[in-house]
Amino acid sequence: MTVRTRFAPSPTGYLHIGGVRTALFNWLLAKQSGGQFILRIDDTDAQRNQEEALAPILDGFRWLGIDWDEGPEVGGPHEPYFQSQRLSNYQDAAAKLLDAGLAYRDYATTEEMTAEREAAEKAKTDFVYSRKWMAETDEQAAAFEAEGRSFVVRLKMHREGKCEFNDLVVGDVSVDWSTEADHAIQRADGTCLYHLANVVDDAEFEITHVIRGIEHLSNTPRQIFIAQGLGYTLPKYAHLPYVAEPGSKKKLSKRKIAEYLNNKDFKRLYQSGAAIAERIGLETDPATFSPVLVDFYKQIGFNPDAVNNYLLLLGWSLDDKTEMFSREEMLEHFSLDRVVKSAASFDPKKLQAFQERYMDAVPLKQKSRLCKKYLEQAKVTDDPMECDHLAMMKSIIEAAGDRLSMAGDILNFDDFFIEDDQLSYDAKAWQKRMVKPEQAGFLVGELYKVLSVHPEFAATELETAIKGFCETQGIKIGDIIHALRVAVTGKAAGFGMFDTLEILGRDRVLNRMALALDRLSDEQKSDSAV
RNA sequence: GGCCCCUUCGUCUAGUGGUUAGGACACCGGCCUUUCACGCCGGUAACACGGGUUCGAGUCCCGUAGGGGUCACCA
Repeated sequence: MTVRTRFAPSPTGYLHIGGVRTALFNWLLAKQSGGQFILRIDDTDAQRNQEEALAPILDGFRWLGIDWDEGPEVGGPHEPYFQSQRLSNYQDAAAKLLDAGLAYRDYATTEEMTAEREAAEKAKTDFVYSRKWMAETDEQAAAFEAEGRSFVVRLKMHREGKCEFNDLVVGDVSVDWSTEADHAIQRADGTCLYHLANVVDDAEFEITHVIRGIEHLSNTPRQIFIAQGLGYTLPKYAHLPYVAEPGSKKKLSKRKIAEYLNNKDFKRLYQSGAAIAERIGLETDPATFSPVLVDFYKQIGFNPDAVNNYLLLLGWSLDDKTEMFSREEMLEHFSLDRVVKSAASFDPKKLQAFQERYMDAVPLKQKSRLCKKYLEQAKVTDDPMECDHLAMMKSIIEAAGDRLSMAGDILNFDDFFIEDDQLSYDAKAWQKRMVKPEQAGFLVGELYKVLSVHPEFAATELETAIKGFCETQGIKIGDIIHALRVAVTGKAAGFGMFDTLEILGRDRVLNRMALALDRLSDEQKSDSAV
């Protein structure tokens, strides 16, 4: 039997990290055995959906390498894959259930229904609909219609016995049919609701395994009821625990970003991402740009495999030590029976740790390609980047090593690209390294003389030269290097000083040293004037 | 509230009756070092609680507590 799984997003505009994990598990189960993964668009609730809201979701999946065998854009033998275009299928199914006496026309108004529900709640009992406005014959229907009522179609659920099924993650599940309400499957306007559409599509698409969030576990009995009523063979079910908020066990929700921002680690991730996004001109409103949404990672230069690997381990494990999984290894080892039963909190730090490991393994060429885009979009360089900038960027990437944990981090090294006289100095660093040490100005001045006549402007030679300089001055290397770094980069920290000098080149180094010295003496003059 | 589910270091997890309860991220300390990182070495840290069953319980049973999910003419 070919395994066929599906993921069914509503076009809401954003791809949620928890949803991606569900999709990934579906994808893995299908692909590991040569099956198919299908993307179906749940847009039956026409009002709340817009067409353009689908694009970001599809882009997100493509970025992650979660490809679909059937669905939007690729089509397939069961077209269409949009629920909004499959209405007649659902209506046929509703009619069939009506004919079979497994559903009925219900003429209750919303108010009447709510009143019954509230009465049950007050009495602290299960809500069981009285079926007072149920019409099973045309005569009954006509009578209600004479009163000006309209109907919805409801499931005529069993009121005794149990619904029993096996869930591949949760285990055996048993639910009293009596606790299942008579759910509506068709609206007064003839359009159909989720449960019906879902079951009909799963059957028509020949889905063999329904893998979804555990919030759907309680929906399963009524869906089984529909499927059985329609004579379908039941798929296997697997309900995944949800992905929880950072630092809590509540379900992760994209609407509660403000709250998550109180979490230190979440906030830090958001801020580092937002800093990059701002520079490349993206909207950084946490409502649409946050670590809960995959687009966030895509925009700031995460490695999609790092995201997949992290998500794989959020609620699943192979053994007591394996953490790194290539695409092939995921496919080889994934199994539903090793899915954990409890909710797993989203941990921004661990995700970042995965990103660092993955980035470390990315070859220089590919890193260059990724970083280039950020410098261009932030207008740090021309777009497209000139050749000499490109060469410099490559040197920077090499020298930066793992200080580049995501591609967007290249913007931290923008000081190499800007004009010497445009360099800004970190106020604290300037104070601590240039102003405060009495010798700093003098030493930078002396070093200027040495460097201006130094023959070979390459890292190793510079190291020898500067160490020699320290000896003749009778100082430790730290006495000059910190001041030099601030003078030349404006920053307190960065990668190796000698690499920095080599990349900048003699002219720019000397120029920046001179500029810094001017600035220093200007400050001192105005100080003494006061 | 009804129904259902879950509970091992701060976090993700390993563990299927006998383990010094293992790993990873984070954290702390040290080494390395021109800064910041990396790396290396070391460390702190967990079986929610109470009863059983058993020679023996993180592992099985019952209860309690806590956490969570779900109860639409949403999906």
